[in-house]
Amino acid sequence: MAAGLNRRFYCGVELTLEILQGKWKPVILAHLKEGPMRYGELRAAIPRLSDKMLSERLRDLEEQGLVSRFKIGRRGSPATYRLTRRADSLRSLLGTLNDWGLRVAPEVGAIVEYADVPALRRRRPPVAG
Amino acid sequence: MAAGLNRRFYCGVELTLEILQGKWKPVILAHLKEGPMRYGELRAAIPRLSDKMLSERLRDLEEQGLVSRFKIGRRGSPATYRLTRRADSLRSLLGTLNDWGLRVAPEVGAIVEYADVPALRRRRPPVAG
DNA sequence: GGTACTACGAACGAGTTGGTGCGTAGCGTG
DNA sequence: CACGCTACGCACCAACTCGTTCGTAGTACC
Repeated sequence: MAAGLNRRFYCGVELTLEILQGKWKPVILAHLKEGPMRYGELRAAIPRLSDKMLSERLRDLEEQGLVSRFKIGRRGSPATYRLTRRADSLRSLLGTLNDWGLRVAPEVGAIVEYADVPALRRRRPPVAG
Repeated sequence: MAAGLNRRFYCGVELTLEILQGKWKPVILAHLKEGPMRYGELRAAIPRLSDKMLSERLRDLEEQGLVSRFKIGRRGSPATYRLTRRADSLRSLLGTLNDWGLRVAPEVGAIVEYADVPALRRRRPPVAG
């Protein structure tokens, strides 16, 4: 997360915006705030986000140390993403961002409604489980 | 502020980000949160922000109903900007954005330091004042 | 009066995020 | 086994914010 930030900022908001830059990072983080998610779950939860943007932004967030990726197997097997400990400090902020959006939605005629996230395929549990 | 927002958003953060879109709007709002400011004061408080961007973003914010502009006289005379009543709901969010930035600054080697804002020229007070 | 300041606006280009379309190696399940 | 799914990546383009440069009508102050 430290890359290229060692300069002067004239208020805290400038720094925050630079770290959380872009359309999708805060949205991804906000969803992960609720718990670890599969790539496909994130995809379903954020319908307007393309595969390309999702994978790129996830990689950015990983490099920034805000998201960790857990994967069993190689290509084709699911990856799980979760907020890092480092990102814990963001939880309150993400909540506030969400709350404000929910609050102004009626004023601006917007509809905020979570997408259905289908239960994804899971590795068959052990028989003795 | 209602322009083009009457569609579905999949979480509150998406809506918030769309309203506060861009590099400079939240920064401008954060400064105005502390009290009304002259154009020139804003300019001095946010050194990396160019005239062009400042005037454009202020106009956007005005159109969105988040900032009001007060001006005596025409070109050349100072304009004062302040948050609207409508923007009051943003105060908490702006504070949180600032607080988080201040909090992570040491971790990322960033320096957050407010710019000096010089006392601007004021209309000479009435002699009897 | 003269000059620096004030608050913009026009014209143009840069840069980065975001979007579209397509493809792939491997997995997981019926 | 076959096929749909998974999680990406490549190539290319779009779009919009942002940045640079220059200029202006009028103000404010010395």
